[in-house]
Order: sequence, then structure tokens, then C-alpha cells
Amino acid sequence: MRLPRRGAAASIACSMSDHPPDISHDQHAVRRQKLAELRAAGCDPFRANFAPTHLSGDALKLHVDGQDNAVTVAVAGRLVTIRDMGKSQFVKILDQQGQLQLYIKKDVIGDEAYAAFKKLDLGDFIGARGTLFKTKTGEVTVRVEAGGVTLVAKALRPLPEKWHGLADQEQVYRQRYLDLIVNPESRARLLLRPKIISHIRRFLEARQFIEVETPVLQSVAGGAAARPFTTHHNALGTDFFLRISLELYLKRLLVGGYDRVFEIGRNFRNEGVSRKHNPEFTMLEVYQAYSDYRGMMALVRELLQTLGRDVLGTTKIRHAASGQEIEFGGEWREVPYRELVCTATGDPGWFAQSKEAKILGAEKLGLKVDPQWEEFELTNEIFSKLVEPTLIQPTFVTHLPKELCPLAKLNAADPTVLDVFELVIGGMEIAPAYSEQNDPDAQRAMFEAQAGGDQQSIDHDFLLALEHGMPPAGGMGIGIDRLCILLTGAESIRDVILFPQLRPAEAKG
RNA sequence: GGGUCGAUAGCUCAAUUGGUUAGAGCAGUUGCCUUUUAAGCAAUUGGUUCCGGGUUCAAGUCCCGGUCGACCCA
Repeated sequence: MRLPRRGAAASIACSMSDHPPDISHDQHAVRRQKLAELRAAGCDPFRANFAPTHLSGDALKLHVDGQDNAVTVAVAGRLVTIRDMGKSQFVKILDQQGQLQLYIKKDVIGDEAYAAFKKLDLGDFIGARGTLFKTKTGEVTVRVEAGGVTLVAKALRPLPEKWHGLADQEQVYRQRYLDLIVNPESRARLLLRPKIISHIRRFLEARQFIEVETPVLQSVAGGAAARPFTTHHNALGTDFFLRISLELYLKRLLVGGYDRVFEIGRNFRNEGVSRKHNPEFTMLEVYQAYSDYRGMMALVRELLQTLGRDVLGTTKIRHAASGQEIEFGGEWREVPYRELVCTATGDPGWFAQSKEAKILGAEKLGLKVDPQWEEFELTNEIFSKLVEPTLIQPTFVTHLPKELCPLAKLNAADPTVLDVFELVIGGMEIAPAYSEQNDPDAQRAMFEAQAGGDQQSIDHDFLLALEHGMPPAGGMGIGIDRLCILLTGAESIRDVILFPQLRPAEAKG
């Protein structure tokens, strides 16, 4: 029977006739109709209970070669492939561990159940029980037994195309769930992140570090130089900032007697969005009493080498941007900031030059500079534009100028530089670390110099804590997102964050 | 914030210099098919060409404005 055509010419005929309108082109409508039919037949397409005994990957491992149909499993997942051969079907379901093939035969499950199964759509969640066997092409498959298949949850929207996946970047980010269903490389990349974080925790806990949680809402957003987000507490009638760093509260814990402490938490910075920046991002900060920046060097190197070994199974990774191979096994290069800048400028006496000479020098190197900048800012522009991007192999850049971080100790032999390093890999700053400043007066002086008279921007409560005494300590921050970019070979921070920040879009019906 | 590029069917993509009724694959719908691997075969439905203006006999295509995204710069 041909259904009447839908369209201007046919609309009156449609509304007047007994024939339902042709909805075969509208996949959402077709699925809604199937949903209604299921309900009319007395089964709730969202309430059926099903208890899987295994996840797909675990089930696959149970099959023993040459022993087909020896093991019974119950599995559940989203229907992602249907190969219908008339009186039998091969279908695939997808769960957290991946895909698993099911084989459904009409003569096994019966005419009625088979007819019902044929009405299922790609995207529906189903449960299936049956025995494991290997097909003639060698794929371990569940042979679904009589009464062994259940619709668990109906999907009312069609999946993106199975072969090319979802390609529209915007949809990948806005509807990440679809990306995760149809793009296996996205799924693998995003599952690597929790694995990395879990290994970091294990690594630190094995070394007696205590994991803590410190406030996100802060009345002074300290520990870094960045513009904070502002929010408001109604009951207290006070504005708060969202934290831009974990540092000052973790150091309060050093004062409080926690010798080894870390936090993995979200920071918020109200600044530009780019391939390397998301407004909220995850930092690991680690503090170890009676250590220093050199202790942190050993710690971070061991941490990254452990991650490589245990998570990736290698200490060699491909750098997506340059195509180079990064080797982070063995010892890492260590080089002072000044040496790198002098090499980049070709001027061994760069730091003795006048400001005017530095401006000219920077411009000659093709940089746009602001004459208002301080000399250290001119130099740092050279470092971040011309040096950092070239440091592909793991490099500890040590002894940054004292103006660059107010929370670190000055070097005893040369008090114009700091006892700090910045670990650069793949041209990206991965981890800064300091010998932490614990002299309250020196700390106050640095804060005041930086604040330039704005007392409100100084965390006086932190200075009070320091006056109670803080043990000498090494501290380090690792940008988890950037670490994930590095370890997964991603090209953008958006590819390692499940739901990266985008401009709000109107919801599509 | 500035520059460049992009947005076409549910998804992935075509559409000649501005020129007939905007095409294909997947998905959908209707048949056939009991070991498939992007399963296959046959038929078939489906379009606010991102939005709003303009130029033109004629706009998916050219111009202006906007929205969203990607990349580069700040």
C-alpha cells in the first residue's frame, strides 16, 4: 500500500483521509510512533529491568578457543550496527568497554520475539543473554538464546553516520555523547584522561602525599596572575572570586602540619579561550615539606616516566604539532632561563642591555612589543615566543628572573633569579615548580610590590599563616589538561575536556 | 577584540563562469536474504542550502549585516 504523499498538494487529502501521513522520512517521528506502539502493546520502553553479568570486553575474554557455547553471559549496551539477513541478524552493541557482536536467529528466539527485534532501531539500548561462540571469520559473538533479548531503553533520535562518524567540530563539542558513541578515537582519548589521573593519585599516595580539597570560592583570588571570575553569595551578601590557583590554601596546610599534600582541582581564569586555554581547567598542585625545586624535578620526572610506562606502555610519544618524537625516558635537559634567552637573541650580554636596546633587539627578532613593558616583560616575550615553542624534548628551564613569580625563594648565590624551574615539553609549559617562599616578610614585600598599592588584592590571611611558620618546601603545579594533550597526541585542549566551554547556542528541537 | 576560512537531507559529502526541478553514500521506509564485518540485492521517502537584507531576467554560488564554529593574531 502506498501512503499518501505529504506536501502542499496532498495536505488536504491527508487531513481528510483515513490514511496516516507519511512520516517515513522523519526518523524522529518514526521512532516516536514505534514508542507509542510499544506502549500500546503494554511494554514500557524505558522501564524494563535487565541485569548484565559482564561488560563487553570482560565477556569476550571468557571465550576459550574450540569451546563454543560453553559460557553464558548477559550483556547490555547501545545497538550500533544491524546486519539483517532475513531470518537471522548480526548486530553489535556498544558499552563502556567497546563493541560486542550478537547473533540472533529466528528459529532460536521464535517468530514473535524475532518480529519485535526487527522493530528495534540503531541507538536503542538492549540487553541480551546467550552463549559465546566464534564465527567463521573469527569474531567472538553472543548467540542470543530464547527469551534472551530485551529492549532496555528506546532512542528517539538517530545516530550519526556509522562510517565517517561525527565530523562537525561544533557538534562534537556540544553533543559530546554522540562523539563518544560514534568516534572510537575520541572515546579512547577521553578515557585515557581518567586513567592518567588515577595513576597520578596512586603515584602520590604511594609516596605518602595526602589528597585534600580547598575552597573554590575565595575572597582573594591569589597564587597566580590572572583575571578571576566573580560570583555572589546571597546569604552572606558577599561577592566571591572563583579560584585561579590552589597554591595559597595548600601552603596553609604546610603551616598546619601536612608535610606532603596535593590537590587535583579546577581553576577558573576569566581570560581568552584558545587551543591551549579553557576558562576552567584542572591543575595538580603538590607540596612537599623539607624538599625544594630540585626535589620537585626528580618527582615530576619519575611521575611522567611512570605514567608513560603504566598508561601508555612507552616513554616515546608523537608530538602532534611538529610531528617529532618526544622521548621522556632517561635524564632530561636542564638549562637556565638566561642562557636560553641569550642564545635566542644571539647576545651573551642581553641582560646587561638598556631597556631601549632590549626593545630594539626584540623588534629585530620580529616581535611586537609595548614600550610600556618592564624589561623583564620584554625578555619574557622573547622566551615565550621564541624559546618555549622550540623546546620539544622535556626541558627544565631553571632560575627564572625574580619578577616572574612572587611566591618562590630567591637563589642564594644570585638573588636576581629564583630557585624554580619550568618544565617545558612539546613547546608547552607543563609544570612550574618552586622552592617555596616561607619568609613572611619577604613574601609580604613581594605581594606589595606586585599589588602596587592595591591592598585588597593581597591575601593577608595567608601572610598571617606564614607568620606562624611554614617549613621549607618544594611545590609544583601540573596542568592536567596540557599533560593529557601531550600524552594523547591531541591538538587542542578541547579534545581532552569532555565538555569544553563554547558560546551558548540555541537548543535545537 | 582583529584577520582568514567555514556552515547544503538525521549524518558524511557533491553541485562547472551566477543558469533546467540542489545530487550521492549511510541512516529511514517497503520487499528479498539463517555466519555477517562499511554485509548484499531491489524499490523508495526526505531540503527554511545557518539567519536577515541586497544586486540580478536568474543566487547554494556575488555583495552587506548578524549567529555559531575552526585557525591565526592580540
